Amino acid sequence: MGIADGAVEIRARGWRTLAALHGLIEAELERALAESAKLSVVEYTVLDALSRQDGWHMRMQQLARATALSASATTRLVTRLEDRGLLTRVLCAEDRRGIYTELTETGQELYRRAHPLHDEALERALGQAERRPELAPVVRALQQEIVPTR
Amino acid sequence: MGIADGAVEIRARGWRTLAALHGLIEAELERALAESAKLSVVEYTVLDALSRQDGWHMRMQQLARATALSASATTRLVTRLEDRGLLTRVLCAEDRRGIYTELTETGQELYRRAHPLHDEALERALGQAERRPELAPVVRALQQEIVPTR
DNA sequence: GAGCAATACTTGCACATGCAAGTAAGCCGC
DNA sequence: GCGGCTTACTTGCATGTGCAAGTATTGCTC
Repeated sequence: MGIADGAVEIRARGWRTLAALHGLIEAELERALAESAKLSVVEYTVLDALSRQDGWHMRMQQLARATALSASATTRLVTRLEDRGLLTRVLCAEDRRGIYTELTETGQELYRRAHPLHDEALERALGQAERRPELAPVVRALQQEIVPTR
Repeated sequence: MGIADGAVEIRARGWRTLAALHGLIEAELERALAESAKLSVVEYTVLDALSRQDGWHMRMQQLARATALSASATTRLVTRLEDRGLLTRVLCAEDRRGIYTELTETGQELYRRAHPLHDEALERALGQAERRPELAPVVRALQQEIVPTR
């Protein structure tokens, strides 16, 4: 087994590998972020996306894409973070249907605190994954990945 | 950007890529399986795992690992599938705490029907992903992946 | 073989999510 | 500038999930 399988089998196995790796990393991040900052992975993703955004604001829809969440889940996610004082909703002047979200000072501070812990957890998770023979090749591919320079 | 970033940035970007790819594939499979077989991705994963198992039975805990779900979610997942007549619970004789699950005839039939549709959807999703430059390298790595032969 | 910790599943409860329907604002043709 | 279609967000509702506590069974120690 492992040689003569058709492309279909290879793809299916690849997908199972991907799902396993994703699950492993997410679980580790979830644990680390919950403990250190009372954040879930999606919540961290929001802070991260906002902080990597020029001017630190982003529309709901962009946020929905960045988190791979539905529009309704995004609404409630933003509401949760707003209630905790980590970000604010700002109406956009140009298109009054749209709503920008911006990190507050508190949000930026929490992000700065959570960021290194997130990265450590990610490194740990990838380390664990590399020790599993089925996962190792994908982990290496991920780390080598070069972003197209233009 | 893309060259001089530290290992930390590379890992973080790799993780975002992985998450995006995972989300894309899962969404496509979810759509296809719901339409064709009224199955969610996890539900399909159960049928798939059971059908690839010798003797077609598996303990709850193995199932929990295969689906990356908690024990309680697994209980309810199995209950749902049992209620639909796709599998049955069988007490194990050796260890009476354990419970085996087995595909019923109906379950096997549904799996045979869903299997090719799942694989087509997966191929479609990977095709889409390959057309996105950020995702393409990982997709290729997945498909090339060779399982250790021993 | 009695007691007790560990393991395998189940159940109560709180909560995050998606879908579909609702509201509000832009856009377009006439 | 008035209908009508589209887009951006929000809300009601049903459902799947995790955590913690509960039950049953095993295995270990004395």
